[in-house]
Amino acid sequence: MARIIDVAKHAGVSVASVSRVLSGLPGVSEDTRARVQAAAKALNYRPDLAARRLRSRRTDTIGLIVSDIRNPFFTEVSRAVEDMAYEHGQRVILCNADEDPEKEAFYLELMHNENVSGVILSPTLQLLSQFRASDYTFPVVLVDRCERSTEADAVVLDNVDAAYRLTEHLIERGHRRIAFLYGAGSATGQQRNEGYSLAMARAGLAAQASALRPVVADARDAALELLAGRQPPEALMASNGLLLLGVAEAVRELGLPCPERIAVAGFDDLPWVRLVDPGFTVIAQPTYDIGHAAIELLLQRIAQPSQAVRRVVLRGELIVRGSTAQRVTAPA
Amino acid sequence: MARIIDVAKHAGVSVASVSRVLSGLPGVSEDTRARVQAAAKALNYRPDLAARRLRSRRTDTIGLIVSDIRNPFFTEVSRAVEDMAYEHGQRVILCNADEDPEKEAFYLELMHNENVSGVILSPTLQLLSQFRASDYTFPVVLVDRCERSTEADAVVLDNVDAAYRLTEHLIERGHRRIAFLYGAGSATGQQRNEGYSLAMARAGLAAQASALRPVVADARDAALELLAGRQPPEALMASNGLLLLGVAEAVRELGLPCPERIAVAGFDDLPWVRLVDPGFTVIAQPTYDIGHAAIELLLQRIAQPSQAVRRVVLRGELIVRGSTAQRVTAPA
DNA sequence: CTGTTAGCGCATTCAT
DNA sequence: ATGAATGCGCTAACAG
Repeated sequence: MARIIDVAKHAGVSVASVSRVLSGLPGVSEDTRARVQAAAKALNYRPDLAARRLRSRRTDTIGLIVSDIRNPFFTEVSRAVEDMAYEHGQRVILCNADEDPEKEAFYLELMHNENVSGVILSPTLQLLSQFRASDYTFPVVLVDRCERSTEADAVVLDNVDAAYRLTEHLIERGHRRIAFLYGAGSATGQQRNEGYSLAMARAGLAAQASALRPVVADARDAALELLAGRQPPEALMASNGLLLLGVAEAVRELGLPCPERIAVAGFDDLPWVRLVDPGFTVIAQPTYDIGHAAIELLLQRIAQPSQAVRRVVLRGELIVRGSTAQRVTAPA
Repeated sequence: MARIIDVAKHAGVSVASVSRVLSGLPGVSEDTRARVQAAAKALNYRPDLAARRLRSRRTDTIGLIVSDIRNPFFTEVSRAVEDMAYEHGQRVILCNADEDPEKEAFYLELMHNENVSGVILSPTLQLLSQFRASDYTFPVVLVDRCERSTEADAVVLDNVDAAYRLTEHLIERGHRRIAFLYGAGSATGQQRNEGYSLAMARAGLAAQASALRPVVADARDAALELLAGRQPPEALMASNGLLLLGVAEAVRELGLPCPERIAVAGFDDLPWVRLVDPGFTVIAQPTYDIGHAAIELLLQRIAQPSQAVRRVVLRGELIVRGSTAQRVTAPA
């Protein structure tokens, strides 16, 4: 393996000049630059990253800790982050905390040890409840999850608003007994519950919300139980794609016609939601924009560590499909 | 930040002893060991990874380059790899090549620069066609994609067999005109086409296979075209989850009753395939096992760089659902 | 504009 | 079992 000194000899210059050229620093003549590049190419030289990082005390690496990589939402976000990061000469370490605070702590520790330039994180509720960006040795930007009082840069959906609009849509379509199944494990779920409750209250309707683990099976069971009750809901609303999947399973199992007997709505415009029978009405999140905004925020924070905390709040898009058609009630 | 010399002073020993203790090397008295550990804890010492890597010439890092992170198959595989890797003291760099040979090359280059211990890779067809593990400076294990002659460790599904069994199942259920939509961009798709063709030939039926890009929209369009033909197929079979999604969209758009008018089958037991109306019959892949086997192979290869090339071939599981019910034909 | 040189923090000889 | 000393390959400070 060629080292920097070999390149220097080959080009007939000093190692300092080689370093300058390869780091794109100014203060090198065109001639030297060209010769160094030729020599580097001829020797197929690659700088040793470990040495460079040790010496420069920079890693040009950002960490991305998502809470569940199986969730297509995070998959999309991570694509945006990666794309942008590499464009800015940053590498990405992608980690999956799996909604597990222990794993999350492990990875944050790892980030510290790796001496990353910064981290983008979708925190568990436990972590978020006491989160302060200043507790970390590196800049942190939160995505998807953030409470109003959290002292950290963040990019989130306007969850309250989105859930409010979705609920409102169901109400407008004539549904009254609207049950909400939401993920209790995240700030996002709680905020969406707020929006739902608000809309129901404004309409003078009774809210019926179930806090669940963000697991398909739990949503399915909860939906089955609700639908088996004496006064089953006319509409089911889920706070994210996973729970929506569980709701869909339950409705299908019971063979209830949708939307005639049961309307369905949820979050996340996943590939399959327009596939199931009447097509599901959902709030679509601007996933790519979210990832984009997050890394933008992070890069700026890295450049300006002491700037004021900033928050980017994006709006969800209501996509209406057959599952929330106008309710037809027998005339009184 | 505490450095190794601080720990040494605090413990009243030399840096060499500290290094030995923290690397878990033998040749240290119990007493010293305890004092070093206490000192490290007291100072909240973390070894500088850049320095350690520079000096030791090891990174304890493995690279995982998947061809499409949005594909749930790879998401599952990556979970298995991560779990195992951390258990073995290896860190994982997860990269998404997006089925793009350029990105793939970029990441392989990155792996080289990062000096990883080894790489797990699902190669594009272009790369695979001329792939030799010996061309790389690090051990490589292929996952999901591999040709018979490829000189590299690999973990794959028995694609020919799986497709053969799936086709056979359709034939047994009375379907004759069975069209196959497969991803032309991967070895996997081609092998599944082999299995399909073989089964059709054995049954004396004419194969009708369409090579497609692994994109939902293309599968949808192809399926629409097939179904609009003068003699439309009685069954559609897709070579992976994405294409199956496209097929499902087409069938739904046309409002064709499934399985009466059109049977459907495919690969990958994704969450939604049992959700769509009659439930889709699929071949399920043992994704976690695949990831597990891959890293197992890699770790052994790292330990034994010159051992013979090995291949793990796993069997797919046929999961029968409503979409392939017995075909009812009018008596002749 | 260019070269010389001193470490970055650690693992690893080689003594003892 | 322990410590002193060396240098991994590079960047950055400084001198010229």
